Amino acid sequence: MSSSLSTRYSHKEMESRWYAQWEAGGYFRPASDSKGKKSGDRRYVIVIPPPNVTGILHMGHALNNSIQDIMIRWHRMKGDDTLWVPGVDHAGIATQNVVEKKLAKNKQTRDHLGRKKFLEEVWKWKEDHGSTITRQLRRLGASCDWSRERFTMDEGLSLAVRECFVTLHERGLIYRGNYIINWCPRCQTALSDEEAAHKDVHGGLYHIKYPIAGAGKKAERIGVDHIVIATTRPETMLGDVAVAIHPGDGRYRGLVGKKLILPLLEREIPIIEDEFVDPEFGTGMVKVTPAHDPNDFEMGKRHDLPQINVMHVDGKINSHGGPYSGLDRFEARKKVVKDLEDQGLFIKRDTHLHAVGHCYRCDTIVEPYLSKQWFVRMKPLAEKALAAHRAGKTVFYPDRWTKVYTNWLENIRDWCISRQIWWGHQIPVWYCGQCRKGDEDDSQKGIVVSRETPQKCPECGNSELVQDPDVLDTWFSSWLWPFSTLGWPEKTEDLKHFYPTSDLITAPEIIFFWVARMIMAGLEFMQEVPFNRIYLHGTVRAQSGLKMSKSLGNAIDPLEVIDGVGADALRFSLVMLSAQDVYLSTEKFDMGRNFTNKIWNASRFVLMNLEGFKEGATTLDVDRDQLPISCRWILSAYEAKAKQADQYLSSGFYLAQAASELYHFIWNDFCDWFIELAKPALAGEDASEKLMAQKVLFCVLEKILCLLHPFMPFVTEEIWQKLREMAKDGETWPKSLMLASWPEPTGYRDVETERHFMGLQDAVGAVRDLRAKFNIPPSQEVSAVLKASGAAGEMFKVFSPCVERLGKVKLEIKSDFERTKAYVGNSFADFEIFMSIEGLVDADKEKERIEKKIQETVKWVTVLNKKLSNDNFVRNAPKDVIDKEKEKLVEAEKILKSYQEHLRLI
RNA sequence: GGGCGGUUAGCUCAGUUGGUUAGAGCACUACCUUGACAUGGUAGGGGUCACAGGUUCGAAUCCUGUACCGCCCACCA
Repeated sequence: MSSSLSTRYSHKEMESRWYAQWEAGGYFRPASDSKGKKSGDRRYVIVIPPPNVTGILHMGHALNNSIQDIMIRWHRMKGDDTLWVPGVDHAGIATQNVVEKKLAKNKQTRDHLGRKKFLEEVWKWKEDHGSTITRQLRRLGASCDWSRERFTMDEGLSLAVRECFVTLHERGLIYRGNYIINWCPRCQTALSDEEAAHKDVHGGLYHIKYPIAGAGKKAERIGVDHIVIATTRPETMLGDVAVAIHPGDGRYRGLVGKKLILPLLEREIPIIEDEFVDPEFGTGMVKVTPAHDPNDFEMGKRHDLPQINVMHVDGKINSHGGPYSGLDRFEARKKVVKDLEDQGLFIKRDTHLHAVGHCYRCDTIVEPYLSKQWFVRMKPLAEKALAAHRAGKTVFYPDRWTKVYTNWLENIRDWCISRQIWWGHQIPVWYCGQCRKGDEDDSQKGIVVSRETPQKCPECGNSELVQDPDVLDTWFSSWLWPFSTLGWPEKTEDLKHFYPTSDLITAPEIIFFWVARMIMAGLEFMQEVPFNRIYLHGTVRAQSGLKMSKSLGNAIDPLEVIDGVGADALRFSLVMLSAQDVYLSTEKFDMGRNFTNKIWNASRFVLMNLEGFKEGATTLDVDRDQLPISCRWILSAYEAKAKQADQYLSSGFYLAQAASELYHFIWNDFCDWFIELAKPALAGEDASEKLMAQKVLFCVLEKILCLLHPFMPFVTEEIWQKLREMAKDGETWPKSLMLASWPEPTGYRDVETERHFMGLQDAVGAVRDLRAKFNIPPSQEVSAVLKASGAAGEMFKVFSPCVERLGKVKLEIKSDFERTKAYVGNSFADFEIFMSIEGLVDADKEKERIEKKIQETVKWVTVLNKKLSNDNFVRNAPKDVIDKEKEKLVEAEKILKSYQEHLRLI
């Protein structure tokens, strides 16, 4: 292998090569695993938010997994016992839809095949396509422990689901009953409240006359022969069993107890009173349809009204709908309205904006539908989660999500967990054909809830047992994920060592679906929260502001981006943008691409200049005082930025800020300034000067690669390996940068040098500025006078070669110099620089500004002095507050002095 | 109806505890085909930090209110 880098950065081959080597080396597995014992006090464990098995990697995944991989790689380098468990969920409804669609191409349906055959088809599909997304995660560079990969339909996880269901049932937290649930007529299954996404729809508010029964004399007495109700779903009137008014509504006094004739079906229904009715809305009269509206359902129970279900599972009207039977719900709506019109009972249709539930898988409008389903009683679970929150066990980043989370828990409703599909965990409940008279039987008799498949009915001994055909909500397996993936309900070593995990990193969209439920399950089954910190990163959106999705056609495929600019560029760009929601367009990846290229070329330069260099070491063995200012400065700047980046990562998921810190250090400090300043030494005659520059370049580059590795694993590994070959002690280095140690503080921080260097930068900038302003070609050497006295003067005597080189200028340093009209110049805090060309410098404006600032600062100093000489304050304030005030005073005086100095120079 | 977030350069956005001249990337202008890099370099133009009040010696930053945009939650038919 050559120790130099090719002129162009090509990522493709490199990415697959390194990924394969890392995985083969077993570097993704936790350290405790390979040593055969559970070790290390410091663990870092995360579980992947399981992507949908039907899914392909989209930008949301790319961002989420980039962040996770950064955290994992960072902790691994810090020496933590690190575990990242990958896996996918079976996505019951989505997967079944995909397979059904495939069957439909061959004119087949699942009913033709039968349950067993159909499930075989799904498993076959899973074998063929189910690993797409995990393959794609590998391309992103995700360093998951693939040997622990899990699938929610695995044997172990299925066992966990059964254990969970049966245990909850034993604890009285699972029940079955007839309730209004969200029903998707297209998927033909029940949905949970979270799966019915409310969207605002401009619908109609239809006003309909209901005639009062036996009009005639009664009508005369009341003065009306009909009442008017308003509804958004006229077709549901077929299931009306009453009309309700508010008890205090004076307008309808005397009507209560009267009967109405339900139009179209000519059924007699009563007028009732109920507190629920809002007299202000519509006409103040509500039709009551207990089988098709959750409020009406409750009202029906209060008044002991019948429930008339008028719809089939596919959304078509059933035989209760009389003449409308067989029509789809929306066709029925049209026909109902038309018939009412014909009978003179239709008054008007107002447009009305209201929220309508849509199936989150197929976007069909869901129907509130009465059916028999299994539910989890959530309140007791939520209370435990709230208690854990009060105990400070769940911390959200950013903090604002805490309230969203607790609000939801405080208003939690029971969770409908049964789904009328086939792909999923079949409910572990069996019904005895002997003891029960069929599904209408509401007794508990002959219902067997069991971990093991029962052979016979425990009550009558009959073997005629039929398992509940429904399966469980996919989230009913996902909510066990943090411990089911570690082996639960078995008491495994993994579970003992790795639970609870450290962080959960996910998108805010699934805070209710998944995050909250995992916490509840963790507390219920493990008696401990599943993770301590929860980081909810931004949502990836298209430039338009809409959520990126394939169906909207506004998605950017991360795989295409990886093909084009590489996984490193993709990761870095995404993370740089992730301080809030990420609005993407393809150009945004240029930043990452350009940066990768910059690193590549800077490294190429360093390596070229290190030919034959066999001195490299991870620690600098040069006495700091012997180093030239540029070296002292870059080492110090490195120290400052590394510390800052580390703090950003440690203190609460400030990944974007950490990335930005590194970006600017590398590009501006290392490349633009340090490399430029190192060039003369590298090209010069002085061997020891050259060696020093080489050592510093080598050392800083090596550390940069370490810091950057979590963000851009591939390029950094490639370059680092070259350094490893070059280093004298290279054999003692780890085999991969992945296993290298996160850099410790070097102790090279030198604030004074940094300050001096800023002066140097200002001087060079000033010369370049004057050059540009007066159109002096870069090739032309110019001369300038640098006026500085005291410490600054001494300083510039040392720096002048640097300034002269970078500014292409011949400097004359003077402690005293009067500028005449023949000179132009730039002024700084402790020096001025002049060139003998006519021009302009606007001193008046600057003077005014500084004078104002001085006034302010003088006041500030006065205030602080007053405060600190106030006995009361000094006696009573806490010590750290006083210290802080004192520090402020020092700072204020410093600032004031620098202003005054500046003013004097103007 | 409730809650949350945003409003900073032409565009996309940083700006953690109030403090020296509000930053970056892209775009723009001028110059530079300098042996790491044109996916580059140097310099420059461009901002009353949405608006109105308030607190402070000092506010993009803290408080109050307004406007507009976005998101989430919600059983008024």
